[in-house]
Amino acid sequence: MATGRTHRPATRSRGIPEATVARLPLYLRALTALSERSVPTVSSEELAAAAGVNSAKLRKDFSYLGSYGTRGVGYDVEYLVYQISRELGLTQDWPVVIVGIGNLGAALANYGGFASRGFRVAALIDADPAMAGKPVAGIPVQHTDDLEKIIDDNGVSIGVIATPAGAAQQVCDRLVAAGVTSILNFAPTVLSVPDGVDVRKVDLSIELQILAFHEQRKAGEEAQADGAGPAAVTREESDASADQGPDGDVPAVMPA
Amino acid sequence: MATGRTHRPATRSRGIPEATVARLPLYLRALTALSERSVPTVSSEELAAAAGVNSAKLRKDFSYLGSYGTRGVGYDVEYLVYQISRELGLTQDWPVVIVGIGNLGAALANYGGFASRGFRVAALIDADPAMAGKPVAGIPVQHTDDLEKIIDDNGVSIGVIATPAGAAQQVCDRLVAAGVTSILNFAPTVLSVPDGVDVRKVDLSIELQILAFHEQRKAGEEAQADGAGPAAVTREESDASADQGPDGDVPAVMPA
DNA sequence: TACTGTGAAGATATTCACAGCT
DNA sequence: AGCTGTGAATATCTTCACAGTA
Repeated sequence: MATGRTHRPATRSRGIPEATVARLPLYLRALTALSERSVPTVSSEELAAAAGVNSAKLRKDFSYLGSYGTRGVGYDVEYLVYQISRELGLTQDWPVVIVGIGNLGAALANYGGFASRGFRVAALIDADPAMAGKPVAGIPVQHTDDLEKIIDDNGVSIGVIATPAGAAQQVCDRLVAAGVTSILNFAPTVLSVPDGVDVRKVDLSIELQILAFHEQRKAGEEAQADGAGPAAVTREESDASADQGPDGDVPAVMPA
Repeated sequence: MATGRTHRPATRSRGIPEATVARLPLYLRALTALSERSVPTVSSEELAAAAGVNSAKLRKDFSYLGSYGTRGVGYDVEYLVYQISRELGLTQDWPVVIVGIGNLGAALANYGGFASRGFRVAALIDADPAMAGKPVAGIPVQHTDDLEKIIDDNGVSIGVIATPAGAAQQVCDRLVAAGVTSILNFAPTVLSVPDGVDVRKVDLSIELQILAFHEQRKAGEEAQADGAGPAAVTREESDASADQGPDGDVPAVMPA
């Protein structure tokens, strides 16, 4: 086969486990906050708490990147920020296009967390001719007809799909044909892509359903009600908070 | 940690593995689509393709729920829809509040995927007095001051946080104190909650960073360029598409 | 015959616990 | 003394492959 290796199990890339990659952005966020407060070093314990994971996991994760810490001391914040950024590929510029400028697309366009990392909204695309030219977040919306040209002119390799479900696959096909190789999908559909193209999905409805599952469980658990009422109890677990997303899959939103 | 008990490893609840729970909504979505097309039965192979997983995984997942299929035939669509819905707790009504009605909050309020499942947007809450009373998605926005009363009056146990990062923890604390036990967090912060409260997070920036990591990898892989160019090739992997979200963690968005 | 349900194998991920630096 | 880095032990998840059954 062409692009990616041959039959990859969809996991691990080079030496870094997928689960670790998924946590690097979390560490990076925590480190950035420390950096802004001019904190020079952190211990695995402190950083883990700030990122919401446990320290053994964090140290193991960092061990895949190399030995960036100092025994007896901790990690140099600035240095780690740089190393993780580089590992994630954030030291380069990533032009991104957002397709589907409904409520959600507009929210994404306005999202401030882009520029701070290496991302740049290169263009907004929508199928509604009435939207063409109208600025959203200071960027004029362009029509779907020009999708291929926009991708090409801007050297875009990452696309965000925020269209209704019905349009998603078609948009996806065009993005891929135009050269996009990574897609973040907010439409509640399974996208079919050729080998070598990465898709990640975000689905609000799915997340809520997972919460409902656990919520239901809790309700049925009012048997040995030894402790206090439903609210109350402020015991923290080991490190940070409760289970901040027990892994699992991701979910998706959709505009109007 | 997760639900209640004392020291659980943040995984599995009762007999159903967390990874399976996270996929049930996917199956449900695919089944609902089949149901709308009046398809009476599906094989694990077909349903798996529609949900974007492989059939062995799907069968294993279903085996945790019970033996709902018929050998030699497949699964009864309607029956499965019901069983999964029940398992996820979607046969009951879940009133939800959304706090933070910026771009994203509004997008969520307008999201149609709610009612179709058991969710109902009971109230929209924002800290901006200027927004109070203004209808978004047909629901009048209420002020944060009344948060506790709103939670209480509506019997809300699931809250969605779509505020800026700085306000998230405070909102979270109030939601929890008012009785909310499940939170979907779109703010890019780690929330600290007492034991017994579930938090799931959705962070756009994190998803993009994970894509960037893989994208960078691909770029550095143009060594043994034996096949065709970057685009092209339409070979599907085993079942559905390529790696549709290699699990990992979740990420978060933020309004303006 | 065709397809489910599942034990067993294999792959990943998490956690423990301690050796090894500074 | 304090904290990192990591082998080894566990726990979890995925995949295989086939017995069982309608």
